[in-house]
Amino acid sequence: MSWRSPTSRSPRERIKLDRADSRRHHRSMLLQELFAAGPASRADLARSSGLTRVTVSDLVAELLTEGLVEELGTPSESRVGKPPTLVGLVADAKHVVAIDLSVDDQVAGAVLTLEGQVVLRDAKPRQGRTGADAVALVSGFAADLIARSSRPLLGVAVATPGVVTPDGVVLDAPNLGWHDLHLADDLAAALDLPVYVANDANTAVMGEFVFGSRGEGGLLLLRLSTGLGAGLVINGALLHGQGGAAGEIGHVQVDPGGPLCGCGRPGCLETYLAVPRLRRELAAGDADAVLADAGARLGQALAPVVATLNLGEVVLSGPADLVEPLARVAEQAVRDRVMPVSAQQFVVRTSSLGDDGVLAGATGVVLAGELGVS
Amino acid sequence: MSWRSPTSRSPRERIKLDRADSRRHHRSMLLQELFAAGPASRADLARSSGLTRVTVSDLVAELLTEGLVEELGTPSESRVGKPPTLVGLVADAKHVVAIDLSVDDQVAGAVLTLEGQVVLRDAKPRQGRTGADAVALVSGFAADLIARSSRPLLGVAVATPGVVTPDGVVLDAPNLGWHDLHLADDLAAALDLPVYVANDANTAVMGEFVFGSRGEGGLLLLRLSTGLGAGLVINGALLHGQGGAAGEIGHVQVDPGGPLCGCGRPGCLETYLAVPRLRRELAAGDADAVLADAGARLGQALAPVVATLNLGEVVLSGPADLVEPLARVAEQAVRDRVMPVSAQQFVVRTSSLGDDGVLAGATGVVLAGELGVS
DNA sequence: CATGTTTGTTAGTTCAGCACACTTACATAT
DNA sequence: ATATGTAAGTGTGCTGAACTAACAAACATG
Repeated sequence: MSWRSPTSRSPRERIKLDRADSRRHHRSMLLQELFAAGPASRADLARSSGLTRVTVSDLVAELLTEGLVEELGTPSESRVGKPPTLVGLVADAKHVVAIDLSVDDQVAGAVLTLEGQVVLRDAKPRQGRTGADAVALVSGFAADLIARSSRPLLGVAVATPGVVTPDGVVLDAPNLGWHDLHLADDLAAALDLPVYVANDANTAVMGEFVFGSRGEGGLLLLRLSTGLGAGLVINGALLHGQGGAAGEIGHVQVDPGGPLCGCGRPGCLETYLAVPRLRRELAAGDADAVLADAGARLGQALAPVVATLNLGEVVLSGPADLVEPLARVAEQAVRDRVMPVSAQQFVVRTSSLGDDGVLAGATGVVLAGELGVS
Repeated sequence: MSWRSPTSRSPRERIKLDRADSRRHHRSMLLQELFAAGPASRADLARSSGLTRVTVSDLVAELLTEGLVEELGTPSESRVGKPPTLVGLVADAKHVVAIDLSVDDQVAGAVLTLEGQVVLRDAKPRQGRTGADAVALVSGFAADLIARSSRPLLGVAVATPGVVTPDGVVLDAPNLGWHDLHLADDLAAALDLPVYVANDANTAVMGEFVFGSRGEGGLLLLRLSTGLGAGLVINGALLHGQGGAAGEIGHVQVDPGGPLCGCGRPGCLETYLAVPRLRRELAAGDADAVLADAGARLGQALAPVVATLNLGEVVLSGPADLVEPLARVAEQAVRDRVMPVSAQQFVVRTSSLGDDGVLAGATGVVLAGELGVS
């Protein structure tokens, strides 16, 4: 059973458009507008979308019967002509179940509204389970959350470490002992709901994009935890890359003479920025120097990416006491290493979503896939 | 007059679809199929596109009257059932005028077929002209090529150095004295044809993509000449970046202690890879060492990009005696600096289109914009 | 020769969105 | 108070693209 809806297809895939696609697309436009700009009248929607009022009315009627939007009465300010009726998204018309497998030996999850607010949260110890056992654990945990949700569900999203293809096949996730696992399909069959599976850094960047800054000029999110991973949104879409391994920036060599990394090669970026290591060094030595060095290494690795993509924004996600100074140092390091035209509008900042970034991002993935909202 | 046709819009722009868009899209699908896979019967096209035979027949009839495709009779091999009638693209049904401003103090141009074959070639000295004079020169040169073309024209494409926005505004091209110049619009008004303007590296990578390897996992083309520029195709679309400055990799610092660059900062990648400099060093010293050093620096700059994007292919374009050894060295340097999952299917190779890459690429830009073929 | 298969066409249907005309509901001018 | 203008939202019938159904043409095979 494939739950992948047409709106979630890769933008460049050449696929025929049937009549329904047109309607779905226009529906998405309206939802997107309401999502991004808040409540609006039908006439407003007609103006912003370019559709006629008739068509908008028709689509809004459809959304009303589904409960996705509601009428909010007329605005207080009074102008000439018939006063409009505002319609707005119903944030908890539907819920989303999001599961985060990026936390050590744990299955964390939550039920969230369409706006990414956590309604209900839970976690279970994984106790070292891997392979099929881990799948069963995740599946059971998801079923439990589904059962405890008070609203109809839009879908389920799983954020996992490792390399994941766009259609939810986990190619490789050593921690969980998963290889070539069709996790999205398997869970969809078990749960009878649309299921999306994506890399944890990818869901995090999706969260930042959907619920945070929108990053029109491209958005790269770096997750600092045990390891180092990145997610990338370009032109409003997640970048997956050749083999689904986009964002694997942790083991880029930034110093051939650097300390040996767990991967067997010396001087990986991760040896400078993994949280455990940073904590050790901070405890041992001069904090400013340690952070300056780590930030400089980060800038060194980011500079070619920023220049080549003319990237607008890098977001750091991780412990606040670390990422805040790192963001400042890294931004300067990048600026020093690229030409002004590349640096002009470039910023490095910390995540605006905090710890729930991954869960919110998973919600964003479902929203994008099911409603075309992003 | 805006000639920008809907098919050339940014993939993520939220725009209503009217009925005609659907038809244009399906038309593009058929053209794309014929372009990529060669002649086919209507029934074949129906199978590959998912459209019905009826719809395909209708679209093919339209393309036949426009002269874009022709019937090629029945194939010789004989199977059961009514023999099909093959239809194929007519490569010189229409011509494209392409102009290359990346050559020193010169305006080079050509008339090409839809398959990127040069029909007619010409060049004029620029004699230091800049600003409006240069625009007039380009416009006149284009008009001349248009007049000398023997077929109806699909459009005009201009490849220029500098920073260019997706809609053909030259933000900054110091060599030509252009700043915030609406070149595409101005030329379109003067020539009464669709006009596309893009950075020379961008057109080159488009050529490699359309007429070369397709680079499904992402394609980065590096042009080695006086300077160093790159163009990037991701998910089948040109990447423009935040401010249209994507690909500006030449002035990324790869060695803070390196030689001073013309841009004022030390150790830019360009100081190692600009052709004039390479030639000097090769004449002066040990050729192998010089190339090894340059290749290593290139690898150093590319590694973070390759890892972050999980890029599949880097193409080097420039003097064959330089880029061939450089490609080998750089590929190895990248492999040494990224983890296996990123390096697995990664290759660095030299351009398959040679000197006409920029012109062919310009043709590809017009094809993509006007016919949706790419 | 009869049969099955594949191609391409004709005829009629479906459906999304549109233009147009209309009603409703308000502000403002007389 | 009445008339006028303006904007919102809704029926009605039309258009155009793609669909289904049915069929004729042209071939291979038993």
